[in-house]
Amino acid sequence: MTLLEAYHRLDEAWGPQHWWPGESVLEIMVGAVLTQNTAWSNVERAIANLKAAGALSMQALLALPLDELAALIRPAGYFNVKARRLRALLEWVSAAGGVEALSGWTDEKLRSGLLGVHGVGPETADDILLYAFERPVFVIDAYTRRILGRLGLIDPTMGYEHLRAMIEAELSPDVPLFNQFHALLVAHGKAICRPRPRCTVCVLREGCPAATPTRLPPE
DNA sequence: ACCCAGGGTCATA
DNA sequence: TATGACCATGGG
Repeated sequence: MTLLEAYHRLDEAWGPQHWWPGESVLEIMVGAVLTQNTAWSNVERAIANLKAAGALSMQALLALPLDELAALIRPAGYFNVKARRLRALLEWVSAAGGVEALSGWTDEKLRSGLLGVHGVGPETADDILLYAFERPVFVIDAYTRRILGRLGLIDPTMGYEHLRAMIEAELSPDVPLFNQFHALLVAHGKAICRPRPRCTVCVLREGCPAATPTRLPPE
């Protein structure tokens, strides 16, 4: 099976996913930070708190004291860390001239700029690039590694950039496709057995790839 | 009473 | 460069 065949099967099975869950560029960026190593259901509560407090805007978020911001995003976990990361991200956006200005940046400049922000790593940057700014980058997350790795389509131990380059080279740079593919992998990613212990079928079936490491190897 | 989730940073060796 | 500790809540 090729990557493209895998995509079409998932697409036919589950149809359009309408990702990212979030209405504005700002909300997508906030969600990308809040969902770091965190279940989305917890992120939803945090975002609901921000909305209820009228804090989901550039100005409000930047004006909010760090401890108050942390209190609002508390359900998302790591709230002290994430409050600082959100602050750093919004200050960077603001210094760059806002979302409007960033929209005019090249893919490369935008990506390296995001990666320079404290608390924004490759996956968070690519979430923002693909879903907020509609740039053709393929997001590599735990689900992508686990599922495509078990299919034998990729080597899940490869570093982030190398893996992304391989997948992007195999697929055409197609924003709607990258969007829908990653959405399908994540939205239905829990519907497979866990890496450890492996499910009964994996144990019985010869050729079922061994457990996929949850922890990513460095570049 | 565990295990895990749509990561990233920092300190060690 | 490669591991490990740490961050923290909520659901299964």
